[in-house]
Amino acid sequence: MPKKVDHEARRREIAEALWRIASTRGLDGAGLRDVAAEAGISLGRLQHYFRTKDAMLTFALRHINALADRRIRDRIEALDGEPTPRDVLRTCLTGMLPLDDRSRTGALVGAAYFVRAVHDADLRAEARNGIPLLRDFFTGQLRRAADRGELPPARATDDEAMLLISLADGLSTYLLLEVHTPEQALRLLDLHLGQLFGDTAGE
Amino acid sequence: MPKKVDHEARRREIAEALWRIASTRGLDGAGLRDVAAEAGISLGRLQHYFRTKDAMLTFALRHINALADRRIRDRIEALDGEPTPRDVLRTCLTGMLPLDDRSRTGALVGAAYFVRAVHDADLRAEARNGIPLLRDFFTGQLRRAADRGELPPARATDDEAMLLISLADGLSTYLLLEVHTPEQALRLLDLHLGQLFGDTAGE
DNA sequence: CGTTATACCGTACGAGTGACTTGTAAAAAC
DNA sequence: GTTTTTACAAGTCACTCGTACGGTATAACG
Repeated sequence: MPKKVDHEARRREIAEALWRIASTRGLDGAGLRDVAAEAGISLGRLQHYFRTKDAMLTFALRHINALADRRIRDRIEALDGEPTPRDVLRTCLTGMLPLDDRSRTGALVGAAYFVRAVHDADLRAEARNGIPLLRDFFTGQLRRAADRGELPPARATDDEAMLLISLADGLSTYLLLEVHTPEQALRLLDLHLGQLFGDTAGE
Repeated sequence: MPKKVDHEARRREIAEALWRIASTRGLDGAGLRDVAAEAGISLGRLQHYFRTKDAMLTFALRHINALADRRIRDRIEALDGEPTPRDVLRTCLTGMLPLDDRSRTGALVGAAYFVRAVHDADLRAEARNGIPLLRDFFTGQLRRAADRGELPPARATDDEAMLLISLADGLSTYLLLEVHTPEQALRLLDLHLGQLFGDTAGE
């Protein structure tokens, strides 16, 4: 038989081609032939690695989520010294926003999946899985801030954490629609963080 | 010729059939034949009222936006006596959320158009048009609240208004994905409003 | 060696797509 | 009463879609 091939790597290449198309033409504008052409391979070859279109979509979604997760973790670990909880939260939130081309592509693909998830229970369950974990992480950071006296203890709640996440999502939407510029989005985010942490005028 | 027909009314009927499909199967799952069947008419008749699919989509979007606008205005006018600016804002914001079946359908259709708008400059411009007007209305209410001493004057800004709108959008997203229950979404909204208006514990 | 599993390619199928054309009946306009 | 315009129905067009299948070259394996 021919050389053994790294299936996972091939699948990743195909997934990246899918993202490139989905971020410009939308998920429904991404036919198997388009993806194959974008990846520079034949339709037959694509089908060899993904027996069905749904398998390709599922793989691509999971993969892009994993990449975003990794990207944000890296940014947090790149913070110098001992970052304050507020620094960690801000890094995480800004990492969730489509501020550069890479994360914009991710957000566009995410938006395409979002609409699909609204009508697909399986996809919706998958999209919903990560949220509680993220919320718990946020809540933990809020509690750490409260312990350090940087936040009123009454503010270290799950609700405040979900508020942050919901806000980030809304900001992402308007960034994609170009209602906000990146600068505006960051200003709004910092405005809310300032209110949460009880900044006074001279901060 | 046959009886003169109210074209606008026919178009509205077709648009409503489109919504019913789009809210369950998504916009891309709504072929002309599906919409015609849902509306109980022939494909030829549908095409008599909408020469192209795009014309139908555009009409349906504008119509649903107009309905949502009217719905929110009605709710505000239904407030008893002299509503406070905070009441007006809360009514407006809750009116933007998909909390019941009617508004959920609207939000689902809106979400379908959102993904399309991300890749379509014309649609994006149309979606973007309403935002500044809404923001100005919000800012006006904030200023009115500040004049009445119900809000720190420094908070009566365009940014605070956009923050409210962005949050409502994020809450809508998670309502559609069933990450939030309606109760949770309202609680989060009130939490933010409370922070904005400087509530203390005993409110 | 030969066998066989693997990695592809090319093509074709059946279903569905939006757009368009033709046909027909009815009522308004003259 | 004839003409003309409107309101539809039905069929057709070229095209795209996901999927399936037959064929072939290759190299690992017994």
